[in-house]
Amino acid sequence: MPADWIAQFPGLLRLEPAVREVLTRKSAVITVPEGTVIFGPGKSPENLLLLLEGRVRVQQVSEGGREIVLYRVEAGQSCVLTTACLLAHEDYSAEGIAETDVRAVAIPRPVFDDLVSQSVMFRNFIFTAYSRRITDLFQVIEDIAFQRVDIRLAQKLIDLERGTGQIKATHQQMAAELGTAREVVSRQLGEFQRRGWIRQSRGSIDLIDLSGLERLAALDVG
Amino acid sequence: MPADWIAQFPGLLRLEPAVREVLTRKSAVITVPEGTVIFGPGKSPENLLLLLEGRVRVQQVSEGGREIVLYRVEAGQSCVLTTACLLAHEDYSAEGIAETDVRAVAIPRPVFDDLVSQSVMFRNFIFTAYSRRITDLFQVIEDIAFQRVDIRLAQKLIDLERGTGQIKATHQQMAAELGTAREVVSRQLGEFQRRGWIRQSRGSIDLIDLSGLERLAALDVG
DNA sequence: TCCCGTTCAGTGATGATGTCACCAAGCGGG
DNA sequence: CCCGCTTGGTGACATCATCACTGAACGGGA
Repeated sequence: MPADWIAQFPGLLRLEPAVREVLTRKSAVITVPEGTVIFGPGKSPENLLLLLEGRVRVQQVSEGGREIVLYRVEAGQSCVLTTACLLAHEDYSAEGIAETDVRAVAIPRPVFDDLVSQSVMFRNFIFTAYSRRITDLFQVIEDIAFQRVDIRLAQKLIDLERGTGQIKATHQQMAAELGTAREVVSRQLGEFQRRGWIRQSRGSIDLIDLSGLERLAALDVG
Repeated sequence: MPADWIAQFPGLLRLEPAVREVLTRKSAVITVPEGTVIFGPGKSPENLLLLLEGRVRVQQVSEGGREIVLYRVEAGQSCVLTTACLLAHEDYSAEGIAETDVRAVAIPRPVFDDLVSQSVMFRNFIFTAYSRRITDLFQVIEDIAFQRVDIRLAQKLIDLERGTGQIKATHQQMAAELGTAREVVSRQLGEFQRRGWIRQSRGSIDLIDLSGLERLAALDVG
């Protein structure tokens, strides 16, 4: 009964039956513990991952040791950059980290190649996923270049709060989310706290007035 | 004798003969005049372009009307983002503009699909090109987030000077290259001029001491 | 339990960059 | 030659980055 994970990927639902059979037979469901570096400089992945549960954070690490979060791969999405990473032999400076325990379908490179070759639907699935990521990157570029940090911080807080009303992250980690400096985050969060939108404690942030943050976040463009 | 453009694309040289035949027979060499918008919001391209001559500038246009140059496609490269653009039906906010007159091989979407399906080499070619572009985007993000503008401007000047020692661009256009404001470019260029590295005139910049710019550009990271 | 080293957060000073408002110079078309 | 548009220059100020330093919070031995 391992086959039914396909239902979690709308783009694969209409897969040709023969292809579908190959996909389910030649791939494996794996689990990866939280914190694992899935790919990174000098660590090419051997598989394309389709996430069933959990979350992968993809971030850029610069030579100066600074980090910036590029995007996250959520359950139901695929980690397509690994495919480009598989084929191009330049080293990526980006790395993917399991942000939670992850359960995923692992498609070995030869099988991936086979599927791309044989199935129009699978090709669509892959190229659509690419498109999605590239759009994400465009958005990151636009935000960093043109958006005020207070607005971006408010947006990020809303984005990272997953129903819990709380975010477990240090100021340093929030700075990496935005590609800015820790001090900037500290000061902005201080301001948010003065306005009664959040409450801070070491290593976590409680959101107590989401609507205030949302008003700021909505200012968006200039 | 139209077939020999393949020699300009190292990644296609070892193409399987049958595939090579399909590629040359079903694609067309087209020319596009300078200034043409090749793809953009609301304008999906019908073809994948492989550039034989000329240059395409790909830039992001934000809602606030601001622009930022993402990368350039040069002769011998392919404009792969158009493939993602072809398949994914979200509108891109990026646009591609012919920066010079362009001569290119146009591969219609069905032929592209066919080639991806049939040829390992062609798949490699495409995914490698993707990888290259994504790496470019990572670099743009890192530069915008962490690099000083004077250094980036010096690098860009060196990059855009193509043997002529001169760059035809307004300060506004240079600002778009870096994702910064015109005033910042004006002031930095003023400083470069005071140092004797460049001479400015309306709409163009003469580089008269490349080594000075290179020293600054080499400071790179922090 | 108490040290004690480490991580995390707060803050002032200062430099770099972005924004706004405005002016002047250059260029081209009537 | 005049006029309007584009381009570039500049001061004032806001925002953001960096540096240097402080103290608080936490956790792991002794």
